[in-house]
Amino acid sequence: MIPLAKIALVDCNNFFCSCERVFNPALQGKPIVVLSNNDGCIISRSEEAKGLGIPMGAPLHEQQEVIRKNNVQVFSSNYTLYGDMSARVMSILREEVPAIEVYSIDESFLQLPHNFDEEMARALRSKVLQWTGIPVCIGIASTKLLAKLANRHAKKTKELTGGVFDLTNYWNPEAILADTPTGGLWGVGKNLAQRLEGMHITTALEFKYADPSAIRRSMGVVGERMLRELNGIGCLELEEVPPDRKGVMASRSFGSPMESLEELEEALANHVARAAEKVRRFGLLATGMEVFLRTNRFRKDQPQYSPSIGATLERPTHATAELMTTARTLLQRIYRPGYRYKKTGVQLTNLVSEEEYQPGLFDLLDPAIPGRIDVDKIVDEINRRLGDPKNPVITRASQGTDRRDNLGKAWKMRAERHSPHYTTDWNQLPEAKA
DNA sequence: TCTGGGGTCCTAGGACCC
DNA sequence: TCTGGGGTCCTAGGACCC
Repeated sequence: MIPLAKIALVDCNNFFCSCERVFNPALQGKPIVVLSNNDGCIISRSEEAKGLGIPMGAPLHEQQEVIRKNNVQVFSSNYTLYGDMSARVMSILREEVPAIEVYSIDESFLQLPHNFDEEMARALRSKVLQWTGIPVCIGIASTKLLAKLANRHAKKTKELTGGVFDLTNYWNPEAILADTPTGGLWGVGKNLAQRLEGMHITTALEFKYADPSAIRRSMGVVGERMLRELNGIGCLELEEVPPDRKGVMASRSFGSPMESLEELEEALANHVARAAEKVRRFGLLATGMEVFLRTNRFRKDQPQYSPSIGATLERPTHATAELMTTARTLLQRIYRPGYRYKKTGVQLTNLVSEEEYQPGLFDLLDPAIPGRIDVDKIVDEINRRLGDPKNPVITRASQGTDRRDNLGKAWKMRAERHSPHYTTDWNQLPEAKA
């Protein structure tokens, strides 16, 4: 029998709190918490803080009493520090295994050699702790979903297992599944847990033996994939190279709500600048943009309005001023007076690489007429250059859409099908025959 | 009164094409 | 002129993750 692939999930314990402790060892054994960006929520808790009943994600103001009474140390988050610590941990892991996927700032999946056992995992754990000061837990299984589950068990039974648990080597793995509520599975949130409960599925074990077609009907492909992963059939690959970024977002909540368009514009300008800078840093160009507004969702007594709107940009860009023009237009379209806005943000979407971007159809757009593309003109021009009226490259442009990328796709498809002259570079299209 | 930010993937439904 | 099946592509919004 071919042994199943072994996958480990390494997860740093209370990562942000652990980082703070590395730089201030006096905090060992004391209750501490780390706050979100605006110091609004508690996003990391030490074991001692968890013991005090402080929940994950709790608003700080709700916990002030407990914090004061128990002398809990409170930290604003310091992402530079955490990023740096994360890199150190990951580089140690990378040296020990054939392949690694860094899944988040404090977690990574490892591809393990077949002979990798719990002893080796413990040694790895010690090494990370000794070299970086960060304690981790390691779960081992045959699929990513099960590795997550094994890690959860390792964490829960840290005292007993030493923070390492190998599901593939456990005498009764189904007992662990039976002990895991569906909500504890990776990918099952509140909503899906409820839906599963409606099907009388409350544990990972019940999920494992559920009817696949029923799962498919009620949870779609996501559910079916989880079902397979639970049965040891790997559906989720190890992604060593992170896929290209799809979008970049910048948003913030306001300390106090804003009502006027001018205030919102100012806030948005900030976000556009930050997002554009990030895009430049990645060496990318944005071809689309989304802008959104949110009222305070916690104020049920106030009217709610959370619009969002998207647009395709005139041309791919990462220039702040250019982006701001579009952002302002979009904001004006969704802005309604009379609401108390609590948050706004911008997302730059459909990013393309600066290097790979070849100006093509975009050059045919008339910048004097924002948002307008003369489809017929482009079609005629392409056909004219190819010079065969009986067999035009494009017989009809896709109607009812002004999406440039769509047009580009239509062009490409047809060109491939019909033309020996196919090229993605507009400038290389042959001139029309005399 | 105070309650984060930045992501990904999937689906439903509309518009359009052949 | 009417009708249907089989597609693609897009947007908005839901759900989830860390």
